[in-house]
Amino acid sequence: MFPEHFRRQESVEERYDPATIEPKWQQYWEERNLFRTDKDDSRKKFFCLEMFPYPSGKIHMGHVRNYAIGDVIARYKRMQGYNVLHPMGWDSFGMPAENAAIKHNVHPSQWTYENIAYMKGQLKKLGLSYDWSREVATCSPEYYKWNQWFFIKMLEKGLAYRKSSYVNWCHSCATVLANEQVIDTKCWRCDSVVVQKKLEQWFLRITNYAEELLSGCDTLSGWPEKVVLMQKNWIGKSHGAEVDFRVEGIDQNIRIFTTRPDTLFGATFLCLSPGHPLAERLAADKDELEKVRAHYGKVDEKVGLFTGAYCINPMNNEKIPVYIANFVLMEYGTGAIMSVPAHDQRDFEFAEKYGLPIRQVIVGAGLAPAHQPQGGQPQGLPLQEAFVDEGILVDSGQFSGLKSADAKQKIADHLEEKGLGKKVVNYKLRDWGISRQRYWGTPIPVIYCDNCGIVPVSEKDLPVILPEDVKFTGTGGSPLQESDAFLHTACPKCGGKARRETDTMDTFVDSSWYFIAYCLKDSSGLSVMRDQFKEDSSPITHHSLLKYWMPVDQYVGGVEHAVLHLLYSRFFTRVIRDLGIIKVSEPFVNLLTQGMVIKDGAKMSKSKGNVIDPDYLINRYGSDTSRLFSLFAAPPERDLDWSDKGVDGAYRFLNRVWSVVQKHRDALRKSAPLATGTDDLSYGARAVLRKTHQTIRKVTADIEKDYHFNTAIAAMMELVNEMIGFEPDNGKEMQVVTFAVDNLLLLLSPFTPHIAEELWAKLGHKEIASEMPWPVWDEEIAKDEEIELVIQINGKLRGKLMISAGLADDDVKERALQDSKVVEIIGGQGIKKVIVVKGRLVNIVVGA
RNA sequence: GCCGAAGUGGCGGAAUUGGCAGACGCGCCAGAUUCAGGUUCUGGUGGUGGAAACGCUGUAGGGGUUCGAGUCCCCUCUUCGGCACCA
Repeated sequence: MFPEHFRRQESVEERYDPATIEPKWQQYWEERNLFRTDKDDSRKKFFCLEMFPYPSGKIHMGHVRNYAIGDVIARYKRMQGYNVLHPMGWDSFGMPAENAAIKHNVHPSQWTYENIAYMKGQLKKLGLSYDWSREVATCSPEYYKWNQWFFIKMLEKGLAYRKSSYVNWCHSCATVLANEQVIDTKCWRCDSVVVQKKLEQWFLRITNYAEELLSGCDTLSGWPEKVVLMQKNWIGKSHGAEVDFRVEGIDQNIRIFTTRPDTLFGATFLCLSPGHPLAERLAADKDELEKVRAHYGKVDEKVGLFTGAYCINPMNNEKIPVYIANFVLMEYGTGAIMSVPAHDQRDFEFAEKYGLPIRQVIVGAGLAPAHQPQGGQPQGLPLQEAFVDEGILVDSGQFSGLKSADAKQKIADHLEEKGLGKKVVNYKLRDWGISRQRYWGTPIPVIYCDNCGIVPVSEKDLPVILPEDVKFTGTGGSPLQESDAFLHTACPKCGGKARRETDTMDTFVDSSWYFIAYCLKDSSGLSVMRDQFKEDSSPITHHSLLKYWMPVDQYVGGVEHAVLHLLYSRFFTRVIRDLGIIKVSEPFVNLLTQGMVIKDGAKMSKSKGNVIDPDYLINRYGSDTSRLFSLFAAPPERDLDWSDKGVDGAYRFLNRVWSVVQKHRDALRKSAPLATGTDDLSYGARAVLRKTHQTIRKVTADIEKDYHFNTAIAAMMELVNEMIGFEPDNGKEMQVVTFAVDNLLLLLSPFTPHIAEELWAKLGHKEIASEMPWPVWDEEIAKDEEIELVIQINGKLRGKLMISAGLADDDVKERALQDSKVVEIIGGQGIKKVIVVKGRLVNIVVGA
């Protein structure tokens, strides 16, 4: 029951005024805690999640679209009877807060929480059905404590480690970036060029899960294929062999990785990465080595240097030179390659530049053996480029004549037998570097002690809280280094003087498990976790909650996270599983990646000046219109072209809904429910009734099938058009209108909940539209009485005929052939064949 | 370069998956309401020929399969995404 004052003012001629009705219903839902959710084993759960925003200041249209999509799903599932978990929170650590601190001298915390307060207000104005009691902010100590806890657990399990290596450094952000955060040699955030810098850093061993993350891709049937493919490509599994080449003169092997052991006989030199441990030792000319290093990681010319050393090809005992080459990556494989210029384009270019021999050992499968090269020198014309395809081996000793695929196996077997190499699997995926030299992030909970080395902070001392006494100058170095109170501490082991780690964590750590935090969050915070992770905790706790809510049934967000966030979350979910906290391996069963919001052919951005401000839109049209247009203009996975006129159209539609209900309001309020039996209804009334059932069916199907809200809304528009054209003139026909209006409002309520709720209440319903069950249709009533039969002659449209829907095929054929126009066109031509497509068309094939 | 997706009216987009191409909306045109503009309402609206009935043509381009193709197959072109010296 809603209070009486909600349906006063009825006497005045009422216009659709979103500015009054929207806040009213938002307040009403909130007061009633309508969207609060608790675990309920008697009901089926549905976890509907949208990617949480970074609190940058205001929401943008991308958020409106993302959250409108998620809200329709959540409201629809709720009406279907699911126990829906629909939470929202804040990805609230990150650089913009720190930049604001430097620029405006406001503390990142203050800046962030002010933004959160404002943006939360904006989201509430959109009428999104969130359970705000589960809200989390990743910058709160209660949240980031668990980042630290997970880190310590990973440290214990050897999944977190520290190493010195070349890392991606962004000057502008003054911090390190993970490989996933370097887009086209530039910083994902600020677009400045990333350079390589040698630093000690913390890494998470995501590569331990490489195989599982890859094989898990095959279970992601609810994800867009392209996203799964991007994940697979990023993990980048390849099969090959590692082979040891003995270096002459020193007691040391060089181990190389190749996916083409079938080309081993064509190796004419060997290349080391400039970062290879032996590079320094073997390089005769150190200045030259530096020059090669300067070209490392750049996709420009091939630059190399002969070390003076030679090594032995284990297959044919040939002595080949050892080079150092800029294009050989230290991070992939072993940091050393055998170079087969005849069959690898990069090696080919390098060989041409430095005058190294090119020896063909694979020929196309079409070539006859007689034409195959003999005696180590290719016959015929020299290669213009590398022959990179597989083929038949030549000049390869006992392996000549084999196909590449067979030779790969046999040569690898041979190497294993002789102890010269082994088959291996390699991944492009590298460990996740999480150290950031910034303030506004989770402090990495370790302590450096001169006696004890690296010591993790004890669990009881968590969280390690960010100090307040920090100055934001923006002049390099981690700001945490400047806080004496933070930096200096006692070693947890020996109690001696020690200092804290001053780097903070990559903010992608925060978002890698926030969906789990939502499941556990309650009015006392993340206390379920706190209790559980204490020693001798009670057995209730997180297990039952996580078992109930996880995994996420529907995840909605931008495709820009196809690799970054989604891969990290899949990794974290597995780590958390292996800690015994959850059972599932995949966090997100279904993923919907919505397209961007485009205006004038470009993504909305301040620099392009094509931004639409959601505040303006809500003030002018209301949130129902804003939501409706976002959902109507394009299917969710596609880019949405913004159109001011299109918004007018959405607003107009809601006004038409409003006026058609107003027009019949008094009669509707008095009308009895629709009695069964429709035989005595007029043609027009039957049409409205049928259209209503068809619309319920269509809207339901479009939501179920890929969430195609645009066509669902189009169907509701059709229904409204039909209703506007119908004038009931007796009580029974009024019942039909009542039925149509009631169902229309229920169908609308996930999309435009405020107007649906308001009109629903105006019609005198005692319940809340948002809590009503989703409408059902009657397949019998939804059936067309008659259909327009299309008559084709030789596949061309030649006429149309209204026939009753149940007509048998033979009768349909008869009717078509009797049609006067058809008779005329056919004339004297013989009928070869007649095809009848049930309920659709007749195609008469004629001709000589 | 490699991998992937997509090309449909003036525009955003539909098309039960091989069966009327253009639903729905925007825009535009005409009419009604209005002092007028806006709003609202009614009708029309792919191109082309025709006064009209109606005809021809049309889903990036070319070929093919089929009674029938926007949809399936082959080739070409264009656009957009992802990866990019991954050995």
